[in-house]
Amino acid sequence: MTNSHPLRSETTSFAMLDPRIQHWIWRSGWTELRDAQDRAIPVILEGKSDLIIAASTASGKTEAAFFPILTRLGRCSDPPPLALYVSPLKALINDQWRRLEELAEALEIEVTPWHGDIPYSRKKRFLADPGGCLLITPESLEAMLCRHGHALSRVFQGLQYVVVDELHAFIGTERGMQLLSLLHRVESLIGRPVMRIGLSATLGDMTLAKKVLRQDGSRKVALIESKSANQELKVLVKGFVEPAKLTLDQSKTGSPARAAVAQDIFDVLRGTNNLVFPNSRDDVEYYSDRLRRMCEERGFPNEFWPHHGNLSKEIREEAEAALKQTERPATAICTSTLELGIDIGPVRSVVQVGPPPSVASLRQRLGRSGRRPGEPMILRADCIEKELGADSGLSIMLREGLSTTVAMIRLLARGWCEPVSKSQLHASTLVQQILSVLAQYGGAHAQQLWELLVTTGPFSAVSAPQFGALLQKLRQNEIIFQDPTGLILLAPKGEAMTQHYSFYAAFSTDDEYTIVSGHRTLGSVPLSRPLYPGGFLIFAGRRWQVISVSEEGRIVQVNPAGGGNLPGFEGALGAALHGRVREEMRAVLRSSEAVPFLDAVGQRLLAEARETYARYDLDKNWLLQLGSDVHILLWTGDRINDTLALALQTRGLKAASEGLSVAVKGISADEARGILLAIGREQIDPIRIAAGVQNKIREKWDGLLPNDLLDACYASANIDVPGVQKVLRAKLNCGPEHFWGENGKTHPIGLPK
DNA sequence: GACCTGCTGCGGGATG
Repeated sequence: MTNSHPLRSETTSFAMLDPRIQHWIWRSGWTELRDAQDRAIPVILEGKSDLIIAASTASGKTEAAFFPILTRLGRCSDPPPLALYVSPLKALINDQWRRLEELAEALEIEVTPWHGDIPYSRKKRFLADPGGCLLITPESLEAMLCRHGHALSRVFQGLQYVVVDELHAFIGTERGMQLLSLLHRVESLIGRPVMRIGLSATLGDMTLAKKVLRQDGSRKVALIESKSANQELKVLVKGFVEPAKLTLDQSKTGSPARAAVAQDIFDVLRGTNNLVFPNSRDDVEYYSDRLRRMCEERGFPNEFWPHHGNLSKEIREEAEAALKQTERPATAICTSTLELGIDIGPVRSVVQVGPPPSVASLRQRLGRSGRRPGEPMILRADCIEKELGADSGLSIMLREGLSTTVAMIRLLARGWCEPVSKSQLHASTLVQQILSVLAQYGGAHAQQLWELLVTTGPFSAVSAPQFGALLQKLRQNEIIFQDPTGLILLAPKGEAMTQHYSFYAAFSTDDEYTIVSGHRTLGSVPLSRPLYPGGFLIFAGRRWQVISVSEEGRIVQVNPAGGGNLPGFEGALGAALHGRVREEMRAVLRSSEAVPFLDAVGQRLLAEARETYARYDLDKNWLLQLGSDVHILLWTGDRINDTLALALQTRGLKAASEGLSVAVKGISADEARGILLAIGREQIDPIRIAAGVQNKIREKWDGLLPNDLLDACYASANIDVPGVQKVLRAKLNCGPEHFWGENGKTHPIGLPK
């Protein structure tokens, strides 16, 4: 583009924008609108449908939404027009505020940030004189509805647009359900639907994704998916072998294989900017401490910075600043905190240590590298596998971690990722919404609650008897009561709940100790972690000695020291794996084709896994007798495996889902076959299976649910009886099995140097 | 089950 003709204004949507925005774009030196921006402008200006804009982080999605939104707001006057922008992160609101302010000012449109760190005076000003762009979190919107209910029909009167940023981060979660309910309640207040615009990372199946923006599907959803540039992908997977048995000291302070991974990271990444994703905060601490010491021992300035959710804002910002500055190379060792949209500047490569949690997450992580034109995306994956021994289990023999990693990379290269999961009851969040609506309106009839939240709202999976039982239970617990006219009101207990600030978040969090060194807050660790004066701790990538522990104030004072144990964040490894990934693992194992992106050790490990697969003839055998146990290999996802394990448990068997297989103790393969035949044929009630599960309380208000509803809720989220039966029937009745073919286009993968 | 995220309004004191 030349200066005399900076934009194809006659042929693009550019001409539809407010002249002041055109001027701003021109002054910013943009040579043309991006594809997604160009396509979004007419759809948003017309405003006839909802819209999802799917593209990778920082690809101009926000501008695609706000150029036309501000154009439209600039044209309206009475009532004062308003656009609502909802973000999952306060940090993103602050970013967007900075980016939007100058542009909005040119159009004399007010931009108001509203979250927990914004002073109340600013919020009061907005309530008195609403309009412009309101940037808010779901929690703050909840608080607004709860506390300013009487004023809100006036505040939202001029609402023209709702933008949901990072839509993918809300899907299938309590927060997502809460947000859908809040948006529905706002529309109900003003008595008309408002165009919703979702900004998202690319999602597996976009047709399913359309339902996540407005659950009842009452409006059309337009979809703008930015064409992924044919970018080169370079992949190298390395294998590392761990001795079969570790000494006590090694298992505490770091195994030889982990030390070798750290050495490899040091050798390969030093001198460039990168992101390293181990799968836990403990591993982040291990690697960042070790890598920083390696720098010190060699007399180099440190280039490795830890970043995870338990580190204080200050320490996280240090890591972000180190990545953004250009004087010195920096690598962050991080959890999914750096998967989100925080700006961290260009990154050369992404390192995955251990299998990724999902293909979707791997894609998000990888999208952080190769952002400069002409640069490839570079993925390195390090897999630690145990040396084979006489007592190695199936998972070790089939090299589960390595196979999962290879399978996920192959699916990623083919453009697949996990689809949106099926709808759940979300009864815990329904409790919150009932109480919040009562606070908002000062009371409501059961029928009104039912219509607002269930029949026209997002909780449509809840039945009338379930809803009635829930209201009864809340009444028994003296959270609500009914006056003689039938009006439901908040009882003092419910009043207190909704008045306290802790009510507004839909998700729950554990209590924690704050870790302080001098006057500096380093972060927090769970209360369950045993800490005592004199003990040692590795935290924020450094070593500390505990000076004092205040149980009451929940504060731990530490001083820098030489020793250190890992902080011990709780939790087992792994999220629910999708069935498609297991099918791909099987395809990798049954094939003899070389996997070009494996190093020599990785090749050897894969060869061992394939040898095991062939030796047990796993193409045909799916019931393996190993000692006195039977392993059931369905090559399905975790939901189906978990459901099968529970179904076996309800028959009094000792069964457990172990990832790859479902293990049943003290049984023969023939006996197992008979029982599985019965499970495949019989009528099985998922709620009865859920009733046998202990510790079902997971979400914030699960404790207030009637037992039946809690069971149904658990079943809706975790149990897939038809899935189990379909697989079992195929295994037991039919002949040859169906394997996934190598359909679809394979993205060519190169190797990094 | 990994990981992550969020939160009100008053009242007192200083300042213009």
